[in-house]
Amino acid sequence: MPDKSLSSSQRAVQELRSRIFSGELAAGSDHLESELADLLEMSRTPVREAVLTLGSQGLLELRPRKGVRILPLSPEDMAEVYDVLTELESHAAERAASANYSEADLAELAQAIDEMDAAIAKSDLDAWAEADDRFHSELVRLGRNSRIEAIVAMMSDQVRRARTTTLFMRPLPTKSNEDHRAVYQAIRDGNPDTARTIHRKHRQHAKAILVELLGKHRLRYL
Amino acid sequence: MPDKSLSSSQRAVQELRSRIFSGELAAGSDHLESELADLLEMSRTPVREAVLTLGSQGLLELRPRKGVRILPLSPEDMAEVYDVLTELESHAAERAASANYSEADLAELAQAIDEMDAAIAKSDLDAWAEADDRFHSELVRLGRNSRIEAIVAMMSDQVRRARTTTLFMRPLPTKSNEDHRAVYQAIRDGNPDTARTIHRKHRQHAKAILVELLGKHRLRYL
DNA sequence: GCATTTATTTGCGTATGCATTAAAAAATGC
DNA sequence: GCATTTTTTAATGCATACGCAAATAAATGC
Repeated sequence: MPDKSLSSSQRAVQELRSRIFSGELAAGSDHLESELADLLEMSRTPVREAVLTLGSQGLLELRPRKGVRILPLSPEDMAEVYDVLTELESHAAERAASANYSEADLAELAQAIDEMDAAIAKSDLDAWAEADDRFHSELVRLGRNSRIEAIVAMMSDQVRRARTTTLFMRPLPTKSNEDHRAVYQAIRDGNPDTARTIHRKHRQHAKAILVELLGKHRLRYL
Repeated sequence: MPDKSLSSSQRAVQELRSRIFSGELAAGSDHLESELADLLEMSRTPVREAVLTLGSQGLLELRPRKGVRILPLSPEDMAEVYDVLTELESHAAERAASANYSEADLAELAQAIDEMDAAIAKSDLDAWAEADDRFHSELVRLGRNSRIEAIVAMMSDQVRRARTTTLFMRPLPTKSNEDHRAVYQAIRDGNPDTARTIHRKHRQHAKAILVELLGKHRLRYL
């Protein structure tokens, strides 16, 4: 049941986002404003605002007279997004390591790592993905740069749809957590350069894996 | 004379942007939607869309019932923006240096550098700033990552207003162009690590200068 | 006088209608 | 038949109207 306390245009943003992620609004599909308005049972005005917002976040594109297109992601797009994430998250890791956080401050980060271990032990990929998301967003939060937080959230959204597809195509990310622990330790021990370098390599590696996977499976768009 | 071929909401974005940069809409000031609609001689609808767009780009904030606030930038904000620029531009420099560009491809970059030299010789700060902008945006373009281009453009907008203020408070950036030339050469010679490292230091230095300047002059908001 | 309630104003969020104009369909010429 | 023009359709961009709720002012009680 939709929260009545939200404005229609806020609800429209939420609803459209989740329908994009679920695939109900498929990548590459076109939709008229009036069609979306009917779908969400509201007038065109709030959907139009929502569509502008989601457009500015790169999830869709407005093509006058042709409807809004849910943007598909090509392997090149994925590479772009991963590069942005790599640079900004590495910066966050570096900053986090300079911030003299206590272990209590880093509890959330540590917990996410433990949950990834647990998820891997149970071969629960969804749980792993969820914990991995939490690790990365917590890392960015600790970097204390609101603009980086916003950008990373935006880019993470863009890859989210793709990851649900690719996640099940690759081997269990067992080694991945070693990196996470190393980053955690570097932050805890106050080694900015180490935190930065390791996280950067971690992300670059993830990008390489993904790009290779997309190539091998001939996935042109997601 | 406003271009009649643009839609009203596009014109609204342009007009509001330029009035924000010119200071006509001052940082920290509040404006009702209807006030802006009157100012731009159009209805609230396109103004509202423009305001949503500019809001998502961080130039202003929507505060229901209080009007849209033109966002002031604190020294902390400046630091955030510079950190984003540092990371993403450095990445662009690295990528540009990996791309095997010919000298012809780099002509625009070289020209911007020469113009900065010329501007410094004439002590023409405005011309210098314009050429500096061109250098940085061309560098990013050569990095071939559309998302980075968009983000950098957005962040550059945010500091633009501040720079017009601070530009005249500091000594002529004579040494700055040495870095630019070094980055240029690293790109031309295909040395990604060098291009990245130098540009990174260059930006970090610029940030340090600016932050110090803001502190010295007790500028809390711009 | 001060606090609390009530009345009034007013800015925003949303719905709706309409003119514009791009795209699709139909009609015409060759 | 095919190309070109004309007609029709319909999606958008914008203006306008209106109800709601927040902010402010006024009124009431103490």
